[in-house]
Amino acid sequence: MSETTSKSSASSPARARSHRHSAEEARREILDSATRFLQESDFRNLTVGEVMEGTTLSRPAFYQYFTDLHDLIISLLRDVETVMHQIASPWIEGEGKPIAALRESIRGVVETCVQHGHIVRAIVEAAPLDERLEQEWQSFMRRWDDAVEARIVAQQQDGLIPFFNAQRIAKALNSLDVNLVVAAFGRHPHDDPSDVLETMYHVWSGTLYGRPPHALTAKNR
Amino acid sequence: MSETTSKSSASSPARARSHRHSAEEARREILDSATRFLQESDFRNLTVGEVMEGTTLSRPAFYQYFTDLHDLIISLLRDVETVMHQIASPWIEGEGKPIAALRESIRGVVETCVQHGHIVRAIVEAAPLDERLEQEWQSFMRRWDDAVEARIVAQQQDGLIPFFNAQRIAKALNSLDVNLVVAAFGRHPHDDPSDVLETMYHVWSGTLYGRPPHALTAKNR
DNA sequence: AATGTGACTGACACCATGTCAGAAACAACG
DNA sequence: CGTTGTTTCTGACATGGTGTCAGTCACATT
Repeated sequence: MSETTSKSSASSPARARSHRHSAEEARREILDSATRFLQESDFRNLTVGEVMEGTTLSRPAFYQYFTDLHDLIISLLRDVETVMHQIASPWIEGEGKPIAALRESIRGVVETCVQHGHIVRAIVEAAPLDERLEQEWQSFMRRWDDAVEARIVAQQQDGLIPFFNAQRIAKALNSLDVNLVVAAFGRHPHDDPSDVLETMYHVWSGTLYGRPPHALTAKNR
Repeated sequence: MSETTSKSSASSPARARSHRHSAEEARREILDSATRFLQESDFRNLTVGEVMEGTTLSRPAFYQYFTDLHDLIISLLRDVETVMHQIASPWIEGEGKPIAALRESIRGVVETCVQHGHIVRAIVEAAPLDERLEQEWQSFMRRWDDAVEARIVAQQQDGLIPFFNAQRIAKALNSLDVNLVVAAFGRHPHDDPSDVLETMYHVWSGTLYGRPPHALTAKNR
């Protein structure tokens, strides 16, 4: 064998053959490749072959870590959930002044979605195509809905929010958020985050607390 | 030819072989079969073969009338649009008292979606999978968004609605409607239409006009 | 009856998927 | 170091839905 002629020992640029991963390493490598792909393209163009090309592994190796493309998306969904849940805590947990906390929570959601918007979009688009993923997505959203509903009910009992069917409104508002986020940050170029924040805040506060404060006295005939 | 023996002339039950359609007849037959299928199942299970089984034609015949399953969905979208547009006219066109008209328009939308919810659901789920369908769907929604935006702007100038970015709010509210309708009437069993109506009305009126009228004085601490 | 036109179909090539038997790397043990 | 066991990995294959095409079939016109 030749020593230092054409290729250096282990740092060959793309052909890093002859090296095994631990199970976790490989998973991460695949997930990263998929994420990278989704930054540039859509779920509809995602294919097992494409994903594995961005990898040191071959196509069949994919099936040792995921049963499916949908299964891979479920993993991404899990990752997103852990990030998101604590972001929205201010209003959800009832910390500080309700309306200010609401704004703060929405701000957090918008901000993290600027980063993970592509993934959220992929999840939303892929969910209807697979039974299991669909269920995971529904569960994810239900946890969200329940949290919001609980907060609404609590503030209804404090007289801060008028009475109405908290469950349905919670569901409606959350689904609206998903739509806005996907539309705004699901693909390049992104919309202006502060515009999205304003829109969300307007609808949420208008629906829950009444007319948004800053518009109350403006031009109200 | 036998006169009145076993089968009456043209109404043979299922095996209507040896009979050609006009172009329009065949199209309708295919569209009907697809619609029937979507009543019972999802877009993810829809396949060209399945559709054509509900038909007197063979699978390849499909491609004489549609380039694609997505193309077929586009036809269904067109059908839905013509039905829906005049339904929402009361508020859109500014007829009568704004808030009552809003309620009336929403009522109409909900009502027609009770019938065509399955199709709307199929459209929404299929749209991200095909470039052309995606564009058609976006155009459809944009026409809707523009109409709502125009109405908001008109009523802002009349002092009925406070000033805010009408375009973004219109888009948000419309996307919310789609979500609610698909969730409520996209598959069996359907939700209660009046619940859906209340939810939509609550969010719309809260966002546009301020706190919903009937909750204004109730239990507002 | 002969011919032209458009509706229709059987058979095929294509492509992504998911599987499987076995190869290749690595570790443990002698 | 061999040998053996274990885990990771891959080449090659079977499957199923898609879209195409050359050719057939029903019907109208003459």
